[in-house]
Amino acid sequence: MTLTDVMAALSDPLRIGLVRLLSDGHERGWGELRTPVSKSTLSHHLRVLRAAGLTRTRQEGTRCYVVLRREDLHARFPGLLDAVLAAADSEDVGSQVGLATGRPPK
Amino acid sequence: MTLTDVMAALSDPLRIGLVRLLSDGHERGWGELRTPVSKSTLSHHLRVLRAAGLTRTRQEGTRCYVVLRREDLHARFPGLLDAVLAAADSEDVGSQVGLATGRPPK
DNA sequence: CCTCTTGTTCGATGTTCGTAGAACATCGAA
DNA sequence: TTCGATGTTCTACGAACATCGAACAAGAGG
Repeated sequence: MTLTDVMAALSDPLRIGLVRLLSDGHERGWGELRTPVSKSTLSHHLRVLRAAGLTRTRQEGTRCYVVLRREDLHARFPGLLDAVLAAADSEDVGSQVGLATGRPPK
Repeated sequence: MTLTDVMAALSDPLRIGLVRLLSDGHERGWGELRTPVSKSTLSHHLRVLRAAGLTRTRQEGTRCYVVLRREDLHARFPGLLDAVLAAADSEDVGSQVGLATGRPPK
């Protein structure tokens, strides 16, 4: 978990959007994530976030759940995540990423 | 001056080293900068920093001087630069970049 | 068993990045 | 004017990245 890896992981709008979505600390299933990219690309971006130490992924059966590592980040790089999130909010970076609305299909 | 550009500019150890060097607010001549890369590569990195809005470059005769835009950055992305600098200090990122020691040759 | 869902992995492709060398422009000094 | 120092720009190349589709693996539910 190095600074340059974290900065590189946060230099992509889609990944910033994912982090913004997870910034409330809730664990999210991958099926809830609505992005304009294919599932293989989404898998890649989530791998980058995990490799950089920004998220933790838990597998349950065939489903995967992801959560932001807020505490670990704050301990390692105090204030960094908050500053990035505030900046991302003011610029509305990553708004292309959304949550599934309503109940899951079926 | 967008967030993703700033983050991308700060995802390279050498550029972080340059920013750390300039973090005292002093204006530096390019000749003072000691890096392990060729001058064309250094010119490229300084161009990236300038394009991202992190620095301002002033030309005087054949010499160029560069300065960090602390105030502008703080106004646009409050706390971001300080958090990155603190993290870079704790990890000693970009220590390969230094200042010319002693008097200029001749 | 078969099928559907969910992710991962594997090419393949086009783009961007980091790097260096060579050529060029500009200025100051001899 | 000639030389040297200083940057910029052009070109090139390998590495890394973002993207997709296809193939694959593992459970869940018939």
